[in-house]
Amino acid sequence: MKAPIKRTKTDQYTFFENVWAVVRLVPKGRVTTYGAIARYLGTAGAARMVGYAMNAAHGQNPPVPAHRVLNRNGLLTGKHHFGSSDAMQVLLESEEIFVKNDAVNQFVTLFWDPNIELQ
DNA sequence: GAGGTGACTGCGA
DNA sequence: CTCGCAGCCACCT
Repeated sequence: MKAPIKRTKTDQYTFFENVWAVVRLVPKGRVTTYGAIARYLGTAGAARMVGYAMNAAHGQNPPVPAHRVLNRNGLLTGKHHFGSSDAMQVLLESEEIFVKNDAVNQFVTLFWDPNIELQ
């Protein structure tokens, strides 16, 4: 099923909320990337905005599993935005996603692309 | 209404 | 291989 796509803030949902909706669809134990989310929302070049949305994802209800969102190399680029610099890794490892040197093991295998999975 | 910002990405040097 | 640069676009001030 597709996430509720609304492009502008004149609609009910903002771009941020769409990002959060997609992130919540990421299955436990899987990860995705900023670029994949941006493409899925129809704004392929807006990967930075996805990260920007994550910045605003704190304190959202329901919670946004932002730790499942990595950059295209599977690196935990946003970990410093969590409470502590290792909070993100701890969350991932609690889902059996193991991290080494800020990179997710078997990233390619665990990668969950909404463009493919939500077709 | 204009300008600044960014948890990114791809390409060229 | 590593490093830098420019494009990207919704949000906020």
